[in-house]
Amino acid sequence: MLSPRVVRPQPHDGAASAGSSSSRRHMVDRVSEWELGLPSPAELTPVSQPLIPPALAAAFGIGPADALASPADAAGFLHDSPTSHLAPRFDEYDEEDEEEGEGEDEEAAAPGGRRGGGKKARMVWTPELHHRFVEAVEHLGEKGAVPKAIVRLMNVDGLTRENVASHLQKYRLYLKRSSPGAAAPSPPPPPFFPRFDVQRPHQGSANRGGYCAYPYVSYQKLGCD
DNA sequence: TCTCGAATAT
DNA sequence: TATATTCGAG
Repeated sequence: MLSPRVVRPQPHDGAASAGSSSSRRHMVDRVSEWELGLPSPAELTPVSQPLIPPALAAAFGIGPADALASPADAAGFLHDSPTSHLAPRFDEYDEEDEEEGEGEDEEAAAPGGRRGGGKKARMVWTPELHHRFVEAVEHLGEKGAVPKAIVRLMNVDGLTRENVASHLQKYRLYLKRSSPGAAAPSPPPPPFFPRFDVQRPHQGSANRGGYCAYPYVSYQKLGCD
């Protein structure tokens, strides 16, 4: 599933299939460029795995604090691997849920993100993951960007069609609000991730093939500007 | 039967 | 507000 296979766009009548041969070549170049950023199977982090970043764990005194040798290392957790930024995270179980007495709190999230027989663990769309999502949407085009295709193109372990469908719904609403054709002049919509700046990678960047996506306070310090 | 997308729930 | 779930339609 997670082999770095070449995912070609589906032949559909959308924008992606239209255009001249040069634009098609351009698109292929873009796809190739995009594919370079895809994780290898070994690099993917299953969503079933606890994903508290070392820096966060250290900050809250969880786990081995000596995992971080320096502030730079602390920041480095975000791009330790090209795909560490891609793994969906799940919020901690709500206390409210525990009150139901199903004894699920000791169960790890199942590979699909579903806790034993209960509700799905809540997935967190990190800016990096969202960025990957947006790229998939843009790549697939307006008509091709359906949950199933997006999931396949994103190629993120554990990410479900339902996850993507839900996120896509929100994303479309966001686009709708921010479209220039929107009725009546209105203040610009807030960024999709108000608390984060997400930057595309650039040549020579320290982060290997991934995206610089940090809480906006810190990313500039990390040379990702 | 599967998938989509909007509506609704949490 | 973000994400999950439901539900009707294609």
